Amino acid sequence: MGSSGSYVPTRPVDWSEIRAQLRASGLRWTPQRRTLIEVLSRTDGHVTGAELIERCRSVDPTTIPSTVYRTLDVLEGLGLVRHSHGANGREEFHVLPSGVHGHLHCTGCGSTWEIPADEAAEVVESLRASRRFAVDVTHLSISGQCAGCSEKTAH
Amino acid sequence: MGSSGSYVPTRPVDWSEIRAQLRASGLRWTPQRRTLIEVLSRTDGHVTGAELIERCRSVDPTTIPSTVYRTLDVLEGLGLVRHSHGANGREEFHVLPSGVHGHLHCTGCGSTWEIPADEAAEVVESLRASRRFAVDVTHLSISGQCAGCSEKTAH
DNA sequence: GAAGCAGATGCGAGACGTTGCAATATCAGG
DNA sequence: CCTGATATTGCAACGTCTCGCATCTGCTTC
Ligand SMILES: [Mn+2]
Ligand SMILES: [Mn+2]
Ligand SMILES: [Zn+2]
Ligand SMILES: [Zn+2]
Repeated sequence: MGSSGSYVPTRPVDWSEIRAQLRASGLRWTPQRRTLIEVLSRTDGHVTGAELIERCRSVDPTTIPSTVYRTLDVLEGLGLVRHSHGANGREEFHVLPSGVHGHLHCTGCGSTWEIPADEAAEVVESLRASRRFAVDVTHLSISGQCAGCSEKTAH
Repeated sequence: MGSSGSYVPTRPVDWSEIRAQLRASGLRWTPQRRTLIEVLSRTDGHVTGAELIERCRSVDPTTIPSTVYRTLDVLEGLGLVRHSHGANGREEFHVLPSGVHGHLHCTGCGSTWEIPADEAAEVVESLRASRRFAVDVTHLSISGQCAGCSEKTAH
């Protein structure tokens, strides 16, 4: 337990192209990046940075936190990973191919739900119309009370 | 500079009632709390925890961070203060009487805007209808690109 | 105004990230 | 394969919070 991310045997994503993507941007292919990418390729759902570091360490015990965070930045720049924040502000990373989505966090029970892009469209459109503001749905994280928890709260 | 919070001479809020509010909940009136409340009473807009600690220190140099954060929790429980998170996940506090509102953060230029409750209503209603989820508007923080920045991005 | 019961504080440690810098390692070229 | 340019890494220090725990203190009672 801990995070909703989990290990899966394989993944349909073509992580092997990543090296080429890096090179195309003048970036380098290093053992540390290979390690994180391998870990990500086996990860499904959302994971915290700490969890990724732990998993990288199980592949390479010499893994350094700052290198992992920096690599996550690079991969996010390439569009391969995204992050949002939990209700406590901590980062949560997710692999993109699962589809663009936002997040809903219940402060009552701690549950999390994904808001698919089409469902978030209303929010996006609302702010685009009223303020010409382009919402970053992948970073969107809304907290409040889920149906079950708000019932309890209201007596 | 640093945060959008600023000092103002006085404030219309009735902070003097706070002691009574604390007592009503079995909580205590302490010098440390008095210090923070004094600082908050002079604060307008949004402030980070670090900024509040700094301001408390200028009133009482012996101020301890953990005490400030714990007091902020207490005051938030009383509904006197709220917090949301910036795009980086760091906390931003604001004094309530300025009205319930959410926040908009432009990742391009770093600007911040408040989303008044009525404007956020559309978002709230959307999630209430589709998921019976009660959005906490005061904790709402949406990031993306403002009008000016998205123009630049789109060539 | 002394005693006692919580509630608070101070402190130290720790989790999560970020940053600056010097030392390394990747990769293109010759 | 050696070389140089520069992207990355490792490391250490720091910033923002959070927690546990022993000590202390506000507040009620008598
Ligand atoms: Mn929060
Ligand atoms: Mn972020
Ligand atoms: Zn819930
Ligand atoms: Zn902007």
